[in-house]
Amino acid sequence: MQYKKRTHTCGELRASDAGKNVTLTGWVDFQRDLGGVIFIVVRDRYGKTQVVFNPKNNSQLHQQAAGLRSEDVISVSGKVNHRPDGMINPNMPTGEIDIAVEELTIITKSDVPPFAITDDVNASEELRLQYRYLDLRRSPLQKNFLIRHQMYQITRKYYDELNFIEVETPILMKSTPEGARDYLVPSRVHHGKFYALPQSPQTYKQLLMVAGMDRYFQIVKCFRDEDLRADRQPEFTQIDVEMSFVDEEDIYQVTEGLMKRFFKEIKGIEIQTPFPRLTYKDAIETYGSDKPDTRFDLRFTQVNELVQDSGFKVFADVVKKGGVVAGFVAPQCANYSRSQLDLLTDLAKKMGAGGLVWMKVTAETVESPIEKFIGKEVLLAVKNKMKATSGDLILLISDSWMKTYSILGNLRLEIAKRLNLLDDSKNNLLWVTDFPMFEYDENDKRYVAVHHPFTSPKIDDLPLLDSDPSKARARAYDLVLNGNEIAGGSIRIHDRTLQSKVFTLLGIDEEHAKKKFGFLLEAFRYGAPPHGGIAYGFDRICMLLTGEKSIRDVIAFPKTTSAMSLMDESPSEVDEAQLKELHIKLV
RNA sequence: GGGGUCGUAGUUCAGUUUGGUUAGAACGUCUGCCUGUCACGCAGAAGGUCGCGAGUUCGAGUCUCGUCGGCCCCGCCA
Repeated sequence: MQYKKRTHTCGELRASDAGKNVTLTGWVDFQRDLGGVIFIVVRDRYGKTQVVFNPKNNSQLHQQAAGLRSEDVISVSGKVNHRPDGMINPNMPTGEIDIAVEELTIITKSDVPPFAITDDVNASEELRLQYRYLDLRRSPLQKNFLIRHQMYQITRKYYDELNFIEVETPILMKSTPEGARDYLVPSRVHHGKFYALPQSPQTYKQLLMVAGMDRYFQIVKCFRDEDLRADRQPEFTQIDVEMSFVDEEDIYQVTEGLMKRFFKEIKGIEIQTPFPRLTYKDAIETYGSDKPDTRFDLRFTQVNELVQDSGFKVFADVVKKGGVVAGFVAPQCANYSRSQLDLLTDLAKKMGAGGLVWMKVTAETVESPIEKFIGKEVLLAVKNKMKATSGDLILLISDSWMKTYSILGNLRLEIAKRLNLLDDSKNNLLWVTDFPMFEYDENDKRYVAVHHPFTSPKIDDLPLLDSDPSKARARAYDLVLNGNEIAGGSIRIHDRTLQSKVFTLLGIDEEHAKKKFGFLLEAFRYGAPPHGGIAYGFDRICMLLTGEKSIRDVIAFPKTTSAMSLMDESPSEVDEAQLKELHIKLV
């Protein structure tokens, strides 16, 4: 197919180009056939330009143009004209001109597309995913990918300037215990053996530090075979970073620098550094989350002392058992109806709460269904401690420390949504620090690492590893933006003995540790520098910078919530012969 | 694994509460008319496995059960 190559893109011609002979290539965006004159809007990645076919000039050409339909690919040549007076379209950047076509090549015809390629999308996400290449033609998605591209460039430039080197690590690696479910890849050469796709390049980047690379980064795909969410895909992209001879402050500083650039170069916003910091304990006790959304307050207050000796047995028992009675004030929600309160109670119960206690604060008094048990005095004391005023609604939960605060955390977000407190113009970044080393897994009856098994404990807490591991804090940190975890990392263990000890605490015996992580322990015999790092959730940051609600909108070919690709229909069955070669039998 | 919600024309939806004539609308598509439109306009036409499968019923888009798929959430995500 012979066609004229473009001299300009569809977004660049202006009034000053009038008189030029140009060629544009692109897709037919829209056709307006007035019987005589025909207007076609041609679209490419850069914009849209209107071209005109007039039967007076060339009737054969005009007839050809009458057959053009949406999404046909064409090449048009002609002269750039100033539009006549009153015909300028102020809504189009190229609206002052159009092109009087002298030559048209229909390069490819298009079938009628299953949905219209328009900015304000009309089709369901299901259909858009099935025809993702058409969805990606839409300008809002193209803009997202332009921002994603900028993020890649900013990241590489930034770390390069700071003397980091980009190193690729294997995609086929050893399956390791701990953490997320692995995606497995069978080995053809070695019967019955499997590679795993990396959940993260964690061990490799630590080995690169042992190798003396000193400062490493990589923009890298990671894979986790877990259930999906709006902000979670089974394959996703991280900016992976590791540095030698550093402590937490070095990591914070380097990370804050990159975030500053993202915001400045992509959104034109100066963000303040250093970012605020909150310990894990404070984050949970104040906001009920280890990734608190600090764009609004609705902070929690603990009222154990006020209710422990009151007549309300539920509260008294919880305090006696070492639990927590706490709550927060929903401002001006005292007018909530019974059914609205029931909905909140249901939400709390779904999270595992025994119930939800509410108190309505009026000018004269405090109303609550538990008044008959707890007494008016205690109600007033709670009201005063929580600084509630007339018209407010107090919500209280009583349970174990973790349960109380996490349920309150969810209620807090629900109330914030109802009160419209989520201000998208705010960009609240903060560090959450001092995570615990371990949490107890009730199913497996053992400790599991909160971050990962290579995370260093705080030096002050080393004795706790022997006495009470559950109280030991880790040198781990997360970066949070408006309630989203966008990065996380830690200072690692570089001492073989300490690493072995942590493995033991995690219930990984010496033999098992040697089998699974022997290569890392072995490496630590030959001079491991102190090191630490961080990994950013690239897709999540991109989602937040583009203002999207799902990372699917910043991933070119995403999976559905059941981990399927609707376009190419993966996963799919494979030939018997392929299975045979891999020595795999389906059961 | 669990909870919620949705699935009807190419597309977006109405109709399902209370089973009953030929399942509607808008956009799109097709045909004709129309020489400066830009959501062009006007006239007309075609277009349906009501996701799929059982069941109840004289009769099911509508009721019941199962199943598949989309989205949101809990669990899970070192």
